[in-house]
Amino acid sequence: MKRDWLPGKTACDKVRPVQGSLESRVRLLNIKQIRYFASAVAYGSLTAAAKHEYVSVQAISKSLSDLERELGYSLFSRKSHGIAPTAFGNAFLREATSVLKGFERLETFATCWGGGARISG
Amino acid sequence: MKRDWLPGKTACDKVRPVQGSLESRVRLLNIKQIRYFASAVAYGSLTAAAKHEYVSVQAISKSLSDLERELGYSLFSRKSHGIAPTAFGNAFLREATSVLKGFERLETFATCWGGGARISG
DNA sequence: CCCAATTACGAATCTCGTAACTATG
DNA sequence: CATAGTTACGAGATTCGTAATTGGG
Repeated sequence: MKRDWLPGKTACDKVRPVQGSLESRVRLLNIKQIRYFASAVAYGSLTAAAKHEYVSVQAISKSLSDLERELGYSLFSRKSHGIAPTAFGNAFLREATSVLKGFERLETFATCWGGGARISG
Repeated sequence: MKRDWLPGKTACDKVRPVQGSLESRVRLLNIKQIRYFASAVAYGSLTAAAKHEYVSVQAISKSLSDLERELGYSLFSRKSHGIAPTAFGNAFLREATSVLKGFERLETFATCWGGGARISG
C-alpha cells in the first residue's frame, strides 16, 4: 500500500508512470482493506479482527492506516480498549458491506458452478 | 498471484502457513483480476483490454490465466483474433459486473464525501 | 503493568514490463 | 509477415510478521 501519490477529487482521475515506460491509472481501495475494515468494526478492535482474519495486528493496523490516508478521512477513533467508527466510517461501512457481500457471492458462485469446462490438473 | 495451493470445494475453506508461524485463510479472487476479465470481455481481446487498463498484454494474460486456474474453469476461449467467453465466463461476468459496480460506488462515495473529519496533509 | 495500537524494518510475496516464443491466417 | 496470446525471468512494489515503542487505564 506504499503509494507516492494522493487520491484526487474524483476516483481514477490520475495517471502515473510505472515500471518502465507505461503508465497506470491510480486506483483507490482493494478488497483486503475493505475486509479488514469491516472486520475491525464488527469485532470492535484491531486485535480481534486480526485473529478472525488470520493475520497480525500490525498488518491490520498498517492496512487501515493506509486506507484512511488514501481516502483522506478517518474511519474510526482509537479508544483505550478498541475502536469506534466515525460518521464517515459508518457510512463507508454500509457501502463496503454490500461490496463484500457481492464478492462472497462471486466466490460462492464460482465454487458451486457445475456447468462444465472444469480444468483438469 | 503466485499461489502454491488450489481452491477447495467451497470458498475460504483452507488454511496455509505463511511468513513465519502464522497461518492464512485461502482466498479466491481479487478486484484486479475481475476488472481485467470484465475489460477483456468488453473489448473482445486481451490486447484491447491491456490498452484500456494501462498495463501490458502480458500482465492481463498472466492475471487471467491465474484466475482461471484458481477458479478451476476456463473463462473464455482464445480465438485467432481475440477471445470469446465460455458459458461459465458469461455467468461469471454477470456476477462480476455487479461487484465492480459496487466497487465504483464505494470509490465515488469516498471521494464525494464532505461530512467532515478530512485528514490534513 | 496490561492491553491496544503504531512504527520500523526486513523477508516473503506479488505484480508487471521486457524479451522471446507459439499459433493462426 | 502481421496479429493475438503465452511463457520466462527479473526488477520494483506490496504485504505482513517480528521486535520495539507509545499511550491510556
